[in-house]
Amino acid sequence: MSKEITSRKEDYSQWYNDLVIKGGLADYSAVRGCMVIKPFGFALWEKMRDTLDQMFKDTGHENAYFPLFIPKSFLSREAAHVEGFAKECAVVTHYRLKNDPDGGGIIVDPEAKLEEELIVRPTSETIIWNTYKTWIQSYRDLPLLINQWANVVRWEMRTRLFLRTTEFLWQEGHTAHATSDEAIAEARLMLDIYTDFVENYMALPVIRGVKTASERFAGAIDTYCIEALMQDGKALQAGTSHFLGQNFAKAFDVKFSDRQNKLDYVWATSWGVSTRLVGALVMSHGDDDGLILPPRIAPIQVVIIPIYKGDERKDLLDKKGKELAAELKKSGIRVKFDNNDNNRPGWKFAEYEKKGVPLRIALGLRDLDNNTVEIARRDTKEKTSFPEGGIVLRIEKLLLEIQDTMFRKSMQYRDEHITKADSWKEFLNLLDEKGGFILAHWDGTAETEEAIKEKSKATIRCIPFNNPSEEGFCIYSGKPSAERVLFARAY
RNA sequence: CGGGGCGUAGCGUAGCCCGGUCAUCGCGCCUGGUUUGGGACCAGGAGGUCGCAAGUUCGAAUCUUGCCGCCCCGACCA
Repeated sequence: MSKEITSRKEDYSQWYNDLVIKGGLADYSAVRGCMVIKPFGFALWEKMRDTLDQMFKDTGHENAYFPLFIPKSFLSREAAHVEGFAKECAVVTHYRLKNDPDGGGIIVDPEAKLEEELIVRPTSETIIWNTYKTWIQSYRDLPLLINQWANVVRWEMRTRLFLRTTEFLWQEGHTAHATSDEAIAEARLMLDIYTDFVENYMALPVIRGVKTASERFAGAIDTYCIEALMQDGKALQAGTSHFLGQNFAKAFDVKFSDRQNKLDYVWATSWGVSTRLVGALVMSHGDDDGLILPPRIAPIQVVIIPIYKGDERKDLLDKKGKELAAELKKSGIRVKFDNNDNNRPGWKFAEYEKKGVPLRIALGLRDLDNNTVEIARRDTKEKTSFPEGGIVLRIEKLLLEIQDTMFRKSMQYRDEHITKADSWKEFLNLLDEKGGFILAHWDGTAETEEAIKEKSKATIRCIPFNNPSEEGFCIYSGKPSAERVLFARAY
């Protein structure tokens, strides 16, 4: 059945690629490092986008759109920021092509060189703060709560479908506040929203915390994050939220008058999640037969497949199927009735399993006789026959149950893969043999963090919120430490 | 940019070592029919600059050189 999909055990990376490609989420494109998101994959992203968008709006944010291009000079206004992004920027230098006078097709017109080069945005802080300068004068203009849905480009050395592509889709929120506390509260609020979304919609438990200085966003005072665990024991950053202090306000001279008519720089946050979430979803829930999508964001929650013999009562089956689909749809369930005659039922079963559709209803002649339907769960592979009456309630209940089961399963896996390590040797053994998150003491220095990364490939994913104090000694340097931090090898 | 693998029909592949009816097979696709409770079967059919370019040769998918592209692992990163 899974003949097309490489098993996780055999080759985890290939398994991931197989799920993305063969599950119909995306394709490789003619452009290196860039992918085509196919309709099914985009439907999934749209589900995520629409859900998050509503959450942003419910907390007072508005959408806007800023330019794709950023004048080169803007990027260097904030020192840490340019330092962080300069290495991966695509640059527009010319604005015109012309026919090659030597007959070699079309060439860049050397006459059409831009006076100032434009950067294709790797993120939009600079262009946005340059704009905010003109939008903000008084405390009455604050807080300014803006989000944009956009594409960004980061020229990565090595790309992976959804997880890291040269161009990707995301949302970036950029807010301005009158006080530091308010900005921090905003950054924390957005992390709460991400947590809510990833855990309750994507069924993926996350660990929340703050990044160390070296893992911080370029230009931030603090970076908060949610970290998820994939099935191969590697961590994946699922979302980040930054408290930017007054760094960008100072760089772009954004001041406001407070109630006392005192002039001060505004306080900022930014926060984002990307199409990388699709990759997280694939990697954390999928199995060797394909994708497994959580009902709350599955583009198709229920597929109905008719099974007939010859033309016997085919019309009746068709009618029943359509009625059932309509009934489910009326209750807000995303349903597809697949009566396409080109493929046989067995083929469809396998196909929708590969695509991760949470529930499948098979409707055959036996069911017509008995007034039943057969329902199969994607997550547990259970097949059960149910009486036709009350089927909508049954489906609704099952969808909730699948959502819950998927979250619990991921949670259990995650919890089983948080391990304490008290020595360097133990730390390395755990990384190689078990994987997952490792809680260990660290002396708090960037040098040690770097050395650990160098020698073990593991990074500090975060210092978890509400982290218990615990006296101990750094697993690498042996120096005293007041708390454990969360390590993992990561995507 | 380093290490490994690989480019032959839409996809997956055989052939390459030892040049010469070798362009093979499966899936998919098209037509017709039989089928349909776990990836159906039969019959017929379409589809190829063998990644690109030079070179060696009477003759190159096959040998030589150069280039291009892709995948995996690593360095950079969400």
